[in-house]
Amino acid sequence: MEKPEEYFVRMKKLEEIKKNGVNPYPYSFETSARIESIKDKYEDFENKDVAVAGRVKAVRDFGKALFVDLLGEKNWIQIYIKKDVVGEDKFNFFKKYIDIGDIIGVKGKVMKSKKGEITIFVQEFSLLTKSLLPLPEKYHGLRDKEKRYRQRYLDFIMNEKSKEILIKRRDILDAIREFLNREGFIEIETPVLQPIYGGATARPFTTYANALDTKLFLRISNELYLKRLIVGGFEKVYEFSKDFRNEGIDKVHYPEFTLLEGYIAYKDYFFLMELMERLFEFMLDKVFNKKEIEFNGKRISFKRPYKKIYFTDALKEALDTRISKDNEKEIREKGIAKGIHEIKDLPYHKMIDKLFDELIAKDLWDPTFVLDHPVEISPLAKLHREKQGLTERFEIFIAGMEVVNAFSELNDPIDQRKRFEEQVKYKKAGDEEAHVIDEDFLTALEIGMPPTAGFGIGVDRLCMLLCDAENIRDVISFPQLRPKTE
RNA sequence: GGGCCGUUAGCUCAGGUGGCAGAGCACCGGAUUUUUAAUCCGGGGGUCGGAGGUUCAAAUCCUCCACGGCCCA
Repeated sequence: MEKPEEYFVRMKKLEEIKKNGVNPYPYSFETSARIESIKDKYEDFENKDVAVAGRVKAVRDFGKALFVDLLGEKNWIQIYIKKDVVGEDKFNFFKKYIDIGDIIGVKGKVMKSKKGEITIFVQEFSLLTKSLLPLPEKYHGLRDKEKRYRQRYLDFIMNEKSKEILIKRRDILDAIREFLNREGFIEIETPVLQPIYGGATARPFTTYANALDTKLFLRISNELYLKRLIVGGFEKVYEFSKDFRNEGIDKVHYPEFTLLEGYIAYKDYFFLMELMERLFEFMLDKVFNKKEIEFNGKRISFKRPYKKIYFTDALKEALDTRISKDNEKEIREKGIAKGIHEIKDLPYHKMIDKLFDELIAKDLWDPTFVLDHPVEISPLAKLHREKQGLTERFEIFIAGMEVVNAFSELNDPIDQRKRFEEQVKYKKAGDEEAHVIDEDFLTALEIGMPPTAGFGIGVDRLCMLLCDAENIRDVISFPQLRPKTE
């Protein structure tokens, strides 16, 4: 990229700073307080000397005095530099060489200005890092979405909310960990690179391991590994799994995302429904101290118990026809009549999934359990103990987004093999997302997996909801965009 | 994949029907010792996303391409 005019102005300043014997990139600076603490607890700091560091955000020049806004991690503070306090040489150095964007350290007394602004009255300051490029404009900031994602560091400097979201994401993850750890779960990391991908329906990314001379896949899910842990005798395990699915990007999909999965031996999906409600309650209380949040200008209530609806019943009602594979033709006709044209060429299992999404899931706002999905779309879930053709599975939808997917885990190795074989048929029929057979996983089930309940939580989507972020990229630190050729 | 919209100074944006490329902030020079989008005076800064076409003349009209946004499938 071509350098702006200001870059050369600042380069010249940099040379002169060095000539003056000042290192524009020193090694450290001893701070005694954080900018946000001084702002939050002014009483504790009033009239006390502090040393703080931060980035120069704005300068108001009064000739023999300067007001400077200094940006810390979560907040900024005003500093006041007077010529007769810091001395003529230092004062002139600041005026001549310090630019907006530079990082400086200051020492001085915390007071309030005449206008009541919390201010550090500077005794001395030093340059900590010279910035060579201009920052975006102070009032409007950086608005261009493309630029915000391409140069996320600028976004973080200019837009407080962008930084806040990542901090909140940490808080959310911390709360979830605390809850699960208290419940007796063990966090275990499983392979990201897998010889056979599985545990979800998706197209994988592929790579190659030179040392093993083997083609490997980036995981689309960690499910089958966590279940191997249960086979191995662990009773409560979870993992925050970075999963990779080679598919499209939109507001709620991103190819690299985080799914929390957890498995509990000797439990079924009834236990999980209650666990999920308790988990959300704990997290909301811990992070926000409330039971409701605002998303997209509308309230979401997490009041327990959540509403329950049944997958096939809801779909049957919406389409006014029986939901069963032998009624495929009529389902398709009624779906198309409802305006869902894209199901025209979809196989049965994809069709009912799509129909449910479009006709029902879209409008689920407050957390809602969707229960007992057809076996065709649930290849890893245990058959329902009472309802034929269905599984013991639930999803939780919030604000139209699927946030949780959970089930009583299929542990019958013979049934599991049958389900895999069905998937292979889908694959042969052209479904690139269908499962492949994982023989080692089947062997594990043959050794024996206890009755187990398992859940997955879409962490990115959860963060979107709780941070009121409208695009999944806002909860990801460095989202990819297509490379730009210049 | 389809439709619509956008891309102009470092940033945020103006530039009806084609006729010398603009503003605010930022930057440079000057004034200013309690301002907070500080203020006042003066100045520099552009391959108008890229390529081609129409025209005496294109930021503006046409075609293609790139990147992005929104909606739909």
